[in-house]
Amino acid sequence: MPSDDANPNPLLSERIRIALADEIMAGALAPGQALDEQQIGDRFGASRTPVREALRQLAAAGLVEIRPRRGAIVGGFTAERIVEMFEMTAEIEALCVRLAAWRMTPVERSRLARLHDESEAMVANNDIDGYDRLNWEFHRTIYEGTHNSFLAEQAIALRDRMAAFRRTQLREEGRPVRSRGEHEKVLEAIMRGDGEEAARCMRAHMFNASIALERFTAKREPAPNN
Amino acid sequence: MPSDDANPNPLLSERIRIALADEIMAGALAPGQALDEQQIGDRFGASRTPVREALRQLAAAGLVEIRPRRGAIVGGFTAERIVEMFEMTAEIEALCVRLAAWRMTPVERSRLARLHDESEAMVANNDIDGYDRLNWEFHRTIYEGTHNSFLAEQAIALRDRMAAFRRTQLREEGRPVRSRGEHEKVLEAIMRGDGEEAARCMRAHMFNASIALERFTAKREPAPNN
DNA sequence: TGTTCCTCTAGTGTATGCAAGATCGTTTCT
DNA sequence: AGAAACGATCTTGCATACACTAGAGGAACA
Repeated sequence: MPSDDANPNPLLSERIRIALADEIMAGALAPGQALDEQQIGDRFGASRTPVREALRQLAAAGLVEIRPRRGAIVGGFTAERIVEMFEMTAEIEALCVRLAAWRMTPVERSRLARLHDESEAMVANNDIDGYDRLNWEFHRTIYEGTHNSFLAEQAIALRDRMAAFRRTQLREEGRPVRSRGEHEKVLEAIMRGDGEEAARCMRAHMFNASIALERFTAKREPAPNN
Repeated sequence: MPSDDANPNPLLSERIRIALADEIMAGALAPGQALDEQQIGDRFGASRTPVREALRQLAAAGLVEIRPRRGAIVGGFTAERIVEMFEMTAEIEALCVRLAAWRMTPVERSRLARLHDESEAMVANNDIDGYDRLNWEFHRTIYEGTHNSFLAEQAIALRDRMAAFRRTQLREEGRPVRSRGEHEKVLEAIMRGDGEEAARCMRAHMFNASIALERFTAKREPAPNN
């Protein structure tokens, strides 16, 4: 069947999964709304089979809820839940950095410092995407610094789920500068091997990011209807 | 919902998922081994469709790895990885209890104390399964005490993944008594609202459970051959 | 009029069939 | 003989067909 688009990923279920995830994140699908397999399949020109696979994946990621024999509904992505996700993310990040401050090798510490240095130019040029990329690398290096690959995987998965909010948050005026300043404090604590202090700084960092997101979205979208 | 055997769930895919999960946990399937859909389907008297669903679920839970168009293989469940999982579980439990100590309502605190009281009889009668059930309730009450439902869900999911190891751990001679003693210390710290101390006690509790598991499995299975 | 039971339908769970891609052995060329 | 190309075969990805259950809605009854 000749496709009408040039998607490099040949897996239909994957494409559906991504598309549905985007729509849910963007709020195009209201929480609690029923997701009919046939209907979604028609919308993507696919049969129910790949749709089902996509829905299972999304259920595992927490974006939809599946009740056996009763179909799937959009998961509750309310403002309250987003706050909860931010809190958990902050605590996981704090946990990672606490362990990392104790366990990172000199090579890893050096890499972290280098990443932080490189980010200075991005902030100066107001290159949001570039800083976002380095930001990601910074946190990822910390995850790996825990020397607990299971924990690192979980942290990465969690961060992926929050990716949409994270980038938004950086668009607030002056946020990248302050974000980098917070990174600096985290970095210093890591260099001193002070895990508890690093954790405190990281918690503050995530909290500030959360606040920035709230302010930014409140400005752009004054009344989120229910 | 924890997978108790008394569940007459008529969903074939679910039964297959549970069975495969058990086999992987028990080490009956070696890490890296290929999982042929047809073959598994034959083994359960099912077609490939429910097998596929089960494999997707397991992939989401991290038990198997799926390479597109190249099939599924058993995920790396090495001894090192189990240690990592225990560490993360311990930290998550510590995080939950820290928040719970600050946020639990009097009603919730009372319920927790009651659960702890009830467990005394189980320990006295050496009722492992009964204590395991109350143990689960105890921890679950703490999760909910965080008043962060997202965090609670993640903690429950993690605990489910470790369920097999957790019950094993309690079979060590005298472990239930000591486990209950550790709970008592956690409970006291919660009652005082001392989150940091509660977290420390919980970390120690989980660490001891991990050690108990290691000793128990080392005794029963001196040489895990492959 | 309110309740209970039944039927009917919409929609999920499973089986089967078909096509595309991956693996591996064979063949052919240098 | 070694390496690259080719093709047979096996497995996955997707489509379609059938089975079975949960709810909705109406009919029968108190």
